[in-house]
Order: sequence, then structure tokens, then C-alpha cells
Amino acid sequence: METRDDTELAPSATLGRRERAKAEKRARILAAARALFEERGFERTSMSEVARAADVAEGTVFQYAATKVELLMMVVDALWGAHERATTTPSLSAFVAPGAATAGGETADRIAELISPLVTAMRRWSELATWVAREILFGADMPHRRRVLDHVDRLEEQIAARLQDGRADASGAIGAARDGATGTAGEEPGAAAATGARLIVAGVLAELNRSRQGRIDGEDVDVVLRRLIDLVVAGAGAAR
Amino acid sequence: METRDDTELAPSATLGRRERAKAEKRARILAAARALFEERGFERTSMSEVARAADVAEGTVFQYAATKVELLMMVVDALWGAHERATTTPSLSAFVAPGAATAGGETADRIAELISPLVTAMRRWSELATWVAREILFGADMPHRRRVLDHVDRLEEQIAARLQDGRADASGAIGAARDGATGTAGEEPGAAAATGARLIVAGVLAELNRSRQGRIDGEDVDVVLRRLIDLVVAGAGAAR
DNA sequence: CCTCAATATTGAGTGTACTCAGAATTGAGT
DNA sequence: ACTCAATTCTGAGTACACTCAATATTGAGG
Repeated sequence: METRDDTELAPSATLGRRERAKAEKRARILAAARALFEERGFERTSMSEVARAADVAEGTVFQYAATKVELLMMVVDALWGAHERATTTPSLSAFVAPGAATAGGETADRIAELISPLVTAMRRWSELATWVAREILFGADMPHRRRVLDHVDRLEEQIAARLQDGRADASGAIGAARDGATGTAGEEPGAAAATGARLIVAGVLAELNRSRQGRIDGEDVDVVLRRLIDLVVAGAGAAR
Repeated sequence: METRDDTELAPSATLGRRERAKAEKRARILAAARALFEERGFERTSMSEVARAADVAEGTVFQYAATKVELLMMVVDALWGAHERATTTPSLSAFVAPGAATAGGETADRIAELISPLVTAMRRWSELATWVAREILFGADMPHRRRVLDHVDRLEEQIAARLQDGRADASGAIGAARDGATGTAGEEPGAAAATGARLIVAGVLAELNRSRQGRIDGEDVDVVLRRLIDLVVAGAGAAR
């Protein structure tokens, strides 16, 4: 009998000891970080606390996330990924996904729908959200952030797609009417939608933080966000 | 003879010894910070270096700016203030300021004009600019930042004003045409302009940083910025 | 000129994000 | 089983932003 019967039960298709240990450690760190960030906030959580909670040396944490914000991005990536997998499930996508096919509702509504999970999440964890937003828009290029950016890019693509649909509806009259005025004629139509999508994301992140700081006069945040979306939809619709 | 003849030469209208010393110290710190940030960048400048360059104890620096970013904001406030004073000089304002009066040029051009100094500065000092943008949009509420935000608010007001002018031109036809489609009818007209202005600022900050990270495909940044402005102008013009 | 409260300055001390040289572990080759 | 190179882990060490108790400076009132 071989001492390596392990290898039989966990075949070569699965990971070796080392890889498995690594994955477990990664999972522990991820869970610890998630829990601590959630209950004590980003600033009040120290890397050594995370290490202790994950039962790992401090240096090890830095091997999985080179930076405290990177650790946060690792958590965000995991959560966002889980959310994506949960919502993009086949059964639902049949009803919702195809975009143009589901013509039901105003373009702005359909965009609001897209960003609504983001808005909800950011409101729930506003302290973390500030750090996340900061990092998304102005962070340095690092692997975990990159993965979060991929999520953001996908979101922006969906928004852009709906902006395009909206443009199709509103086209003709208005497009023609504003054409001369808009100056920059003859651009690829996708460009305006992409710009609009990025504007919406940046705007939403900024406005949410603004409201968090009480810098929104009387009105509700949703009203402001809605106005923002309406404006971009109108702008993208009118654009040539 | 009085020992206090000083008091005569520097009358009560001027500041006392203490205040003067304080102002001098402040000036030294400001100059040191400005120089060091400019030549070595934000991250690679340490507070102790600033203290040494200003010939002041480290703790003293923190009395004038509670935080390293606050120190940066102090510098930005000073520079922006100087710029404002230089450009808002009476002679020029007679030609440029009144807004609607100077109907020359497209609305988008007139807005691009407004943000052009900001864009130039951010390009020149892109590392610093990232930190500044970060702090403007997502920083914690602190005195120097507050003063910078005042500058930003003023800029946004100017942009909003020009957006309103533009709306006046394009009004009628389009406004009426899109009314039903835009959904949220009967809003105060200023709201859309204010939102648009904030969108432009946030968008410009984000896009500039995006370009800094090489995340802009082929095109020139100016093209992207221009498209952004066009989009908002169109959106604000069409908005009810 | 002296006193004293108010205020400003100082720099050694503290917490914490991050580094890195060595120790430990692994798996492939023999 | 043994060797060895590659990888992973570790935690004491470092740098630096920020604090704070002690000290120095000022100006007003006697």
C-alpha cells in the first residue's frame, strides 16, 4: 500500500497539498477581513487584527493583499462576484438580461435598476463605500483593484447598452435638431454612451459620498441620483 | 524711553508680535510644503522633511495642518486663491465675467474654458492631482479641505450658470419634445444645471486620473473631456 | 518691572502599515 | 528515503503619520 492514498481520493484534477493550504489560508483571510471591516469599519481595523482573526502571521496577510486597501478590494471583488453569480442566473436572465428585448420602462428607470444594488450596498456600508469609491476612481494599479475595476467595467457596459437603446427611441427629431448645436458631429455613437456610463458611475459614487457628508441641501439622495441619470440619458440621447 | 516702541511702529491695526510670528511660520511651512510636494511628490515627502525645511519642529506643522493631506489642501487653497485673484481682476472680468453677456461661442466651449486651468494644473502635477481629486470628492471634513471645496463650489456655480445660458438658447422645441419622455417633470430649472456642473467636475477629475493610468484606449484626453462636456450640455439643455 | 494665564512650540513617544532575511514546508527527481 | 530548489510563512524590524505632556513665549494687568 502506498502512503500517498491521499492522491487517489483527491485526484490530480484537484489541487495539491500546497495549493489547497493556500486556498484555505486565503479563504480564512478573506473571511476575517470581511467580518472585521464590516463590524469595525475600515480605518478601525488593523492588519494585525485581521492576521490574528485569520490565524496567520501578519506578513502572510500581505502576501495575499499587498496593501490594506488591496485587502478591502479583495473583499469587494469576492462580494461583487457572488452578487453577479447570484443575479446573472439563467432563470432570471431569461426575463431581464437581453436589454433591448425588455423594452418595458423608461431608459432612466432601467439604468437606475442597474445601479440600485450598488447604491444599496454603498448606503449600508457607507464608511467602507467611501474607501472603495476612492480606490476605484483614484487608486493605484494593483491586482485586486483591477478585478474590482473589471466588475465596474461590466456595469458600465450594461449602462452604456441601455443608453444606446434609449438613443434609438428618442433619435430622429431630437438628434437631428441638436446636431448642429452639439458641435462635435460624426462621432462613433458608442463613444457617447460609454462616456455617459462612466459619468453615471463617477457621479453616483461622488453624490453618494456627498450625501454622506451632509452636503446635500434638503433633498433626498435618490432625487439627486435620479436627476443625474435623467441628465445623462437626455445628453446621450441628444448626442450625435 | 519705552521698551515697547515696536508697538508704535506696528500699530494695533497691524498684528502683534505673536500674530506676526505665527503668520511667518505659517508662510514658511506653506512654502516648504509647496516646494517639497512639487519636486518630490506627495507620497515621497515626509512631514519631518517639511518641518525641517520650514525650520520648525515636527509637531508645529501639525498645528497648522492636522494631517498630511490637509497640508496638501492648504497648499492647493493658497495656489487656487492666487490664481483666482489673478484672473478675476477687474479689467478682465469686464470682458469675460458676466456670463450670459458674453454670448460668443458654444456653451460647451465656454465651459471648457472655465475648467481649462484646472485641467492644465492637474496634468502638470498629476501625482499631486490624484491626491487632490481624491480628497475633494472623498475626503473627510477638515478646514483646509473645506476652503478648497469653496473654490470648487465657485467653479461649479460658474459652470452651472453657463449651462443655464445654454439651456435658454436650445430651449423651446427640444425641451417640449423631451418633456414627456424625461419623466421627472416640473423640477426647478437650476437643479439640473447644478447637477450637471457637479457631474462635469467629478467626471473631469475621474477622466484625468483614468488617462494618467493609461486606461484611455487610443484617443486623446481632451477629446474625451470634450465629449463629456458636450454630453452634459446636451443633457442639461434638454432637461426640464 | 513682575506675575500670571493663555497660547504656541517642541520632540520624544505611540500605533500601525508595510518590509525582509531567515525558517519552514513542499514536491520533484533520484 | 534522501536531496534540493522553489515556494510560502513568519515576526522582529522600519518608516512615518500623528499625539501629548512638558516647556517656552507672549501680552495684559498690577
